[in-house]
Amino acid sequence: MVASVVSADGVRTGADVNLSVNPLYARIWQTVQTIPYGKVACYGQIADLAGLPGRARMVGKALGKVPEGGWKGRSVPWFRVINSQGKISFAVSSEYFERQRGCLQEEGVMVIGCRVKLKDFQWLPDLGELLFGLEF
DNA sequence: TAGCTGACTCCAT
DNA sequence: AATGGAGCCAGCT
Repeated sequence: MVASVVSADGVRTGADVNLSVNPLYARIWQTVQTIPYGKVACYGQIADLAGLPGRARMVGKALGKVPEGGWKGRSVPWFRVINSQGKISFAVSSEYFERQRGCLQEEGVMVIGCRVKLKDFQWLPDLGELLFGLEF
């Protein structure tokens, strides 16, 4: 079995030609990459910015399939995405929960229990920032 | 094809 | 702040 391989520019090659990367997932990953260090965004927000309003759940799905080596040569900071209530969406004390909390705190994002103070840490991009970061 | 499921949201308690 | 229900939507079986 060949692992899913996608070149840096997203072109499928060789044996994986029939295994495709969902293009919508790719857009979601790309959008997540524009969240700045030390900030967080919620699933619905990412869906909107990716041009997929109403598909917050799809963002969760996409984050669960982030390529290990990152996307287009850059890592995908999945841990900067939390739910609209400002909480980490994993069960408290689960392995993923701890990993996400650790990554956030490492960036200076304060996490109390499972909650982040959106008021202080939510990313509120301006138009210029979006045009600069997104290519679609 | 038909359900089922979920890293979601919104709204009412 | 916590909890529960309904709505939602696409991927998976």
